[in-house]
Amino acid sequence: MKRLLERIDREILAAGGKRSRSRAVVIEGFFRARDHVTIEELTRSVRESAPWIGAATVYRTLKLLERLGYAKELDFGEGARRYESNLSPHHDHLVCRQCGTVIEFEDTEIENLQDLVTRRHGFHPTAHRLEIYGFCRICASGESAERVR
Amino acid sequence: MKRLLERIDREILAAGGKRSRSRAVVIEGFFRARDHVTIEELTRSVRESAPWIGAATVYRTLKLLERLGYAKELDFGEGARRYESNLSPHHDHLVCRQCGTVIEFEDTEIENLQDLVTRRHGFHPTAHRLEIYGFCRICASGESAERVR
DNA sequence: GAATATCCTGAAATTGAATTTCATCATCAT
DNA sequence: ATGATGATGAAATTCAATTTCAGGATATTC
Ligand SMILES: [Mn+2]
Ligand SMILES: [Mn+2]
Ligand SMILES: [Zn+2]
Ligand SMILES: [Zn+2]
Repeated sequence: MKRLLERIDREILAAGGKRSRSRAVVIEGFFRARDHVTIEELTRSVRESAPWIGAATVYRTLKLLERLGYAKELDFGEGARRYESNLSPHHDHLVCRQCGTVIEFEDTEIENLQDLVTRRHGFHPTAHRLEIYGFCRICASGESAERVR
Repeated sequence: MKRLLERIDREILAAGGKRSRSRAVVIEGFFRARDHVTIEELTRSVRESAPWIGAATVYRTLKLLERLGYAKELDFGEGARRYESNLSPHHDHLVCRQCGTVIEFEDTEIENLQDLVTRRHGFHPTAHRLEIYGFCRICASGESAERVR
């Protein structure tokens, strides 16, 4: 973690940026936070220890992390984007519409078939998104499942 | 086409709605328009023959068509949603980031594998979205490809 | 350790798609 | 025709996201 933060710091400097306390707090907060956070959630969490931090800085910092390749922007169609760390390998998502739970999965067979499809159309893929929406095991069974979110 | 419009009309009536000139124009315009239109595009097109129609009506009508199962809302991450007719069978999309071209494809193998994944997690799927972003054949070959959009 | 150029900040203003409000009009059942 | 209610367009509102801006922080040069 320390290593990671130092590495990012160095990359920012190398790109002509400067260090800042607020940004450091946001970056560390992001990697400590649970995955698939919204800006609003992260801002709230980060403000517990650094109440002066403005939302604009959180927005800016996550865009920066995305540019550097450390974060990925997600959109589950909720009206607000989410972000996840880009350190773990590629995966796709199952999103529960009842409780908001997000299950990650990776399926190399699907990925291979996607490559076949793009090749068949002479298409050069740079990214893809596969999300499956529905109800998780818990929400699908019990009618009165807990509402986490 | 006439059949379709009459059927929709009947469903709206059955649901307690009323006929309206503006809505009829929007609905017909939607099915005549090219696929994957934005509200803005459809509004502009519809206003050529019915300049009094407000954007709110176009928004409302497409939400209605979606509720009735005749339209699907799409989001290619452009900032504005797109809509497509839901009459043709399910398919997914290749989206060119250069020229905006959208290629449709269907791959039953991928769909089957998706079912396997959800089953493996006890997840009950209700919908999914698979989009592959990149460059279409034309944009990938020529540097100076035409910018359609 | 100044001096200075440049970056970064938080607050507030702005943007822009989407939705809602509201007074008026249109449609339907009687 | 009458009355009830749905639908409309314009304008207002919402809300996430971005931009603006003046002040503050940081790196670099001497
Ligand atoms: Mn994830
Ligand atoms: Mn399509
Ligand atoms: Zn659930
Ligand atoms: Zn293209």
